[in-house]
Amino acid sequence: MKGRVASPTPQNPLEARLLQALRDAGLRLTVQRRAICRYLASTKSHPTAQQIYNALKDEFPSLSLATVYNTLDTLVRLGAIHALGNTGDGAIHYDADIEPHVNLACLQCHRVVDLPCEAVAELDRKVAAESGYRILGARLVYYGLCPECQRAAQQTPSVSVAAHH
Amino acid sequence: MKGRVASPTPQNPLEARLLQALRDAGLRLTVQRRAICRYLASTKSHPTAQQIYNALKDEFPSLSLATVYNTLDTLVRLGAIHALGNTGDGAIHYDADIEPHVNLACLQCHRVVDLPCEAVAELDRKVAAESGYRILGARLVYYGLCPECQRAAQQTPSVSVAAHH
DNA sequence: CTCCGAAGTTGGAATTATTCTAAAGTAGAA
DNA sequence: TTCTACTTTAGAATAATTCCAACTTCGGAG
Repeated sequence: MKGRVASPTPQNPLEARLLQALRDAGLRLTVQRRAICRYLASTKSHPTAQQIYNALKDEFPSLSLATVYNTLDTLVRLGAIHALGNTGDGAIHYDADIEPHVNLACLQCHRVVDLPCEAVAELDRKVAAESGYRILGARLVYYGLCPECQRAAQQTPSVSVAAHH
Repeated sequence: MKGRVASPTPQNPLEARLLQALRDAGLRLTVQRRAICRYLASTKSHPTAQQIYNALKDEFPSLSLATVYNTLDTLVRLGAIHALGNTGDGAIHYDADIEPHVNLACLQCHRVVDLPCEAVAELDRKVAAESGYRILGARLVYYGLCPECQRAAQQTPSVSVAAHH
């Protein structure tokens, strides 16, 4: 009766989807893969491999960065997560939310945020209609300067836009 | 009368736009920058810094890869070109075509085509308006099955969508 | 026309994200 | 339990990008 300890079964539907994708592909559900999926499903911060590693290494001291890279690569190949590409900080960010939506990446502070936008749905329809493709996913990333970084840039006018930094 | 040798003035309107962007920012139009702008305007291949360097080093033996990176960085910051982010080969690709368009990637045959679409322009506007970001680049990729591969898939229903490539 | 300071270029070193590799560990079927 | 293929791991290797300090070039002031 008290055996009901921290249930190993996933609550988060996003996490469940990732684990199912691995199962469907006939891959093993190791502790490491479970932990990485759980972390991916738990955050909206679009983490890099290094950030995932940092977040999990206390709980799993033996975890290797290579395993994080391997697992992320596997999930991307399965189409279960998206790689958002370089946001200016030289590292690839990952997003477990594969529903069509816009990602905004700031080239200055390197933060990535989601932008709900109903124009996306319309773009989806038009792309499908005009191309004849069967659309299975999308990755819509905009790069730019967030409002805060724009203000910061204006305060150092001599630096101009073409800074060497 | 015969002094009218190979005119140094740009013919390509795309090239002219890039050079004008540099002028407007009060930056110098050096030979290197002209050459890089000319090359960017001449191709639809979404080149990387290395590819640009390779294409120009015969004509300008003293050209440095660092200069290519500097110039690309400058043009991106000016909003004159777009950085397409990582496309899976670990290098950043650049696109002098900043007209709104999406890339369509087929998960089966791996071809990538451009699709001009006025719905993109609207998305651009809404994203800029709703986010307050200064947009400097975008990578809009749709994944799916091209019409040909859809037909082929119907004949071999077992082929999975999640390709290992 | 000449000189000066700022802007730009250069090559090589430094940095760092990602991939590779070989050895050791583990899940799960028989 | 045993076997085998799949995984993980640590560290070395790779390669794109940035940094740096010296040198060159441009354009304006005198």
